[in-house]
Amino acid sequence: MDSINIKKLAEALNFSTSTISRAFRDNSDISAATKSLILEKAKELNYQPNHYASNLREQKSKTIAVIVPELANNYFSQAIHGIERVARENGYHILIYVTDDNYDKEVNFIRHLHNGRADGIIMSVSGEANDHNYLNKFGAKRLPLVFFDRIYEDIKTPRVITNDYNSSFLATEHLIEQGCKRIGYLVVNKTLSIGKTRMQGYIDALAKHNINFEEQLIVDCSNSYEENSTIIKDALTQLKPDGVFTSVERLAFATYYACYDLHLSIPDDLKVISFSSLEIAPLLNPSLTTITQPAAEIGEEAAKLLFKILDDNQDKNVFNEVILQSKIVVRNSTSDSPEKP
Amino acid sequence: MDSINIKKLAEALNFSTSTISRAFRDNSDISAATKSLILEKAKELNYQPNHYASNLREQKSKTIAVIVPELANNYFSQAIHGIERVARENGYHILIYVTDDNYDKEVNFIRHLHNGRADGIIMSVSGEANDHNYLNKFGAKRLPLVFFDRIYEDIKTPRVITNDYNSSFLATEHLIEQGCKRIGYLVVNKTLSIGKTRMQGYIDALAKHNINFEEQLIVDCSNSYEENSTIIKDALTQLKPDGVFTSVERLAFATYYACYDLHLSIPDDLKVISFSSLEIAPLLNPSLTTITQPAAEIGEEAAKLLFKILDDNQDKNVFNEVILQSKIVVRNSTSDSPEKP
DNA sequence: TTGTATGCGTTATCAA
DNA sequence: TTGATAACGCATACAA
Repeated sequence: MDSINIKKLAEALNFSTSTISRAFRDNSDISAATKSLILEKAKELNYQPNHYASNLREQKSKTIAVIVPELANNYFSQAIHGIERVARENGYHILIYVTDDNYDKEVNFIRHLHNGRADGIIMSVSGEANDHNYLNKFGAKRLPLVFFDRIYEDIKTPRVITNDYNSSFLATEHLIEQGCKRIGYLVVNKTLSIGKTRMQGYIDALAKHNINFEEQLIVDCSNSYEENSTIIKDALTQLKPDGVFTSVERLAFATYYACYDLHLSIPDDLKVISFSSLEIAPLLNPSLTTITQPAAEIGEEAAKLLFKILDDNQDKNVFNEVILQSKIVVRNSTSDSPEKP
Repeated sequence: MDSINIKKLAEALNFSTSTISRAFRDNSDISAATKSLILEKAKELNYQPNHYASNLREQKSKTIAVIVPELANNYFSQAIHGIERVARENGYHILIYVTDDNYDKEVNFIRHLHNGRADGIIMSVSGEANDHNYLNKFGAKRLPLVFFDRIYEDIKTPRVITNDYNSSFLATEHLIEQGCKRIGYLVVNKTLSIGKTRMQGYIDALAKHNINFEEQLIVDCSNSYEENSTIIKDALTQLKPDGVFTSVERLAFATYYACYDLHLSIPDDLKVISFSSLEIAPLLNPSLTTITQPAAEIGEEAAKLLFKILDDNQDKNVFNEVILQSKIVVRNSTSDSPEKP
């Protein structure tokens, strides 16, 4: 090993390793002169305190793990960006894990992370979860955990969510106001937190406007592109809705493709509104009416929440819930008189 | 600390710590009986070998760092996904760093990573880079590094790229075949690897077809949305091109917005082709003709390349270049008779 | 097959 | 202000 370490740097400067170490931490007493001397030499030799040794010694990693269901989704990449920004400001690094909506992977990631690799976890849960009690099994030893967006309601841990119920209610109402009578709700897992909450908003909005709720208009989709294509085309053909409200971005895209195939016109034959953080929603054909979540901000808030726990150990069990507001942006996919862009 | 460690597990089972350690490593001799006994108890007590202690001891981190210019870009999120997949298969974790196209951040990240935190780096470089000789300063101690897509040509390290020159040539030729006479090239940094290579393809295609090359039709854009909006609108108004070839996805979107504002019709007034990994390019208005890079595959190849270096230390200095093929997908933004979707 | 002892690179405690 | 030393949790060489 020709690599540099604290001992070699100490020898090179005729100091003890403790003095070197002190030069790198802000609190310890050290004369300004020796400190700058050491830092200079360190830069010259490209020395940096070994991260693993420091962490072993200090029992923390300055690293947070981020677990998301998918990456090819504007919402999550924006959220991660927000997390990354706050983490970096706090001198933390982020590890990324993608579950592909696979429950087993999620469990494995979490279990694995309990080896000291990360000081805390920020997670949006996978859509497959049935038994997520595994999180409780860690007991007092569980790593600080913050949920965002897709949460397990029964796990008591800080979370950042948006006003999903309300947004869904308004989204459904918007379709009704645009004249829709048969509104479909497209969802990936209607038992999962967001799928469920959003469905309730949909149901209640129908009720308020005296529209009969038909169970079959709740269309349960999958995570497979091909399956969804079939499911949605069947639904459109057989149920003949005049509007759909999709709980995730991907299903709106699938609906667009289905309409192209079936030669249905959006918005004339079918109006579409969707949760989506797509920045180019205005460029779609037709431009997509969205419920836009403040994704980057959600990430930032989640990170801040985690750092709050990490900072003051005492209120480790404080239950915090941050609710941010989404906003509905009406565009041509729900508007009868589309101003041609 | 009530947390579990190897010693406590050893005591609980009346074994020595070395025996425990052996149970977790595949090579060492240990009887099957004790091994399963230990693993069982470990699971019960939720014990996992401390990552930092192991890594300090073994002098490696089983972690690779991924540095990208941006995250809100389909290309990079797909590439990261590819990297993550290969990394996970190899038992590695990935750290994500976003430079926001800021050169200083890039340098800091790289420097910082030389503290043992990662075993290797996969990077797509920032667009601002002028002096990137800093990478050579690390000398023999430099971490294994693999470039993908946006590279520094003078840094001799393995890289995964696509046939950018050829694709650009064909893209330009495609516009010419569609009848374009004045073709603009929109680029963020024409001196950077990809911006430069892609420009050359453009220039040579013009030459082949005896079209005069006008310097002013090379439009240098920025990373700011607002600035680009102005730049592009000015270019369209003053230069009156009938086709544009954009070197990155973002500039195609900006062009769409500009055309909407200026009431220019794509493709009638202006044809647009762009490098893009956008999966919903068919849904745009009009659907966007793209040069699509195999982003996920690029990520996978980059990771494989890195693992090849990591595995056999001997040929650390092998220079590997993997070239993957992009493909041009013609859609309505360059096609005169758009079949209405 | 299992146990003992040592060191990985760092930092905190204590003494000088 | 600086130096000597022990300890963080684990993995290996060596001994048994």
